[in-house]
Amino acid sequence: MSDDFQPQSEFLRVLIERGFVHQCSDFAGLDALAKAGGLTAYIGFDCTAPSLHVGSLVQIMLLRWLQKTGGRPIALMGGGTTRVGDPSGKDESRKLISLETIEANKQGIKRIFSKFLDFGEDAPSSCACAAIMQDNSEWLGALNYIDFLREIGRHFSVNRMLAMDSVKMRLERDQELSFLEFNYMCLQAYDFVELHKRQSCVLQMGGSDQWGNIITGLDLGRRLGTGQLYALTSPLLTTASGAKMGKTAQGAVWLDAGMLPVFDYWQYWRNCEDRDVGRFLKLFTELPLEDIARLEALGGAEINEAKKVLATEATAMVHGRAAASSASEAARQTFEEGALAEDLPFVEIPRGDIEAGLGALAAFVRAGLVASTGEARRQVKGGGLRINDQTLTDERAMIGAGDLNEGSVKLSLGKKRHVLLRAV
RNA sequence: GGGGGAGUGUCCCGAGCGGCAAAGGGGGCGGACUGUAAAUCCGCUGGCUAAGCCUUCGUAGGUUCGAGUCCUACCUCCCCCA
Repeated sequence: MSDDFQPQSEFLRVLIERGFVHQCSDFAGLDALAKAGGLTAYIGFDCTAPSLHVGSLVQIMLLRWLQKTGGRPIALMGGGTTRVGDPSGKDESRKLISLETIEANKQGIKRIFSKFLDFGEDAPSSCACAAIMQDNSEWLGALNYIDFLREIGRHFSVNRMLAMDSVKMRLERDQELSFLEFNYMCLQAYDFVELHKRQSCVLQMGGSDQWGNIITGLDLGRRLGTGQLYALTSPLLTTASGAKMGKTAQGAVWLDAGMLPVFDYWQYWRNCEDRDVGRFLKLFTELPLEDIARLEALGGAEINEAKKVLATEATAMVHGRAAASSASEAARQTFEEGALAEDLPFVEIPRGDIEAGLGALAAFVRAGLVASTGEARRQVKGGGLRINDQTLTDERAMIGAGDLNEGSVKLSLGKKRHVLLRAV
């Protein structure tokens, strides 16, 4: 996508080297701006969930690199646009989300950003490129319909909108596209112009599925006289075997420790496919490229060392170095020594319940490892459950005080999923 | 507005003579093999106080000993005509 373009700016150089770039409206122009310094760019995040997950990590890292290379990142909360719903890349409309939910989600998402970007709250002096958080409900919420149509709407060509991939896909497949959703790109385009006006923002970044929406913003800007605006998109990430990033059977890989234990987050990266290690190290850690090249070159079982580095570095980014180290250590004890690690995910259970004798099947349900006792029974048949590393063979087995090991019982499902039942 | 078709195991797709907890895929989970990888092979993939019981086939009724299967109404979606 970047062909043989040789960036002069650190910003574009880093992005291209690390594999963040899919498309850009004008490499040379953007490069010059970035080189001059003080480049302001934004990425919008919809408030559709109470936290962000790994799927948004590329975008978050884009903003982080922007800041590290001297630019000013804006994280735009889609408090307003989430009320509409982006049809891009989706084959059916999303349900409307209530205002309260959007607001709650927004708060959760803000917390994530504070870990990746410096908003200049601690050191007001460093404010030249302090990150900014904006919420488009601020301006979208106040829009008057007719004014909007007259001032903004007249610049949009329905002919062109119909030709956009996101719209075309729905039309071709005969899938409903409501007028509400059809407006999404107009609002997003307007956001760009508004951020240019308010913050002198000249670049919008996003996933490759956002290209159409972003370009629409560029066009609108030209018509409204913002001066040249720029678009840059990142590749849509999938794992080497084609699965979407950030989704596992247990659910999304959340960036919030309350929604996904740090240990599990670490494990997510540890378990990536061999072929993905190098790519992920470049995107999701800040290790120097030379180090990554070395790790990537490891062959056979040695690649596991690279995966551990990936897991620890990626985890440290979100949850902090200390938490990453203890997750790493817990994994080492669990997988390499078969020992009981204190830092495994745990579920608290009244001591009395254990002393009174707890059905083994029920215990696995309480630990959240299986959904029902029926599933637990099936797992027993398949030899998938273990208590303190002893395979469970009797459905009627009980867990008692004697199974407590430093106050905990270790329950395992398969080789990888472990939960401590902690007596309290 | 008129005519035709479709909604199945709450992950998805998809069979289904009136006896059905319901074929088959995909996905997922577990096991074996490995390196906590990929590929491959095997098993499982409604709930429960479990050889029994309970709840599932768009919704609500009806026929029947018995309904996913037949009848009626309604809802939703798609196609053709206007």
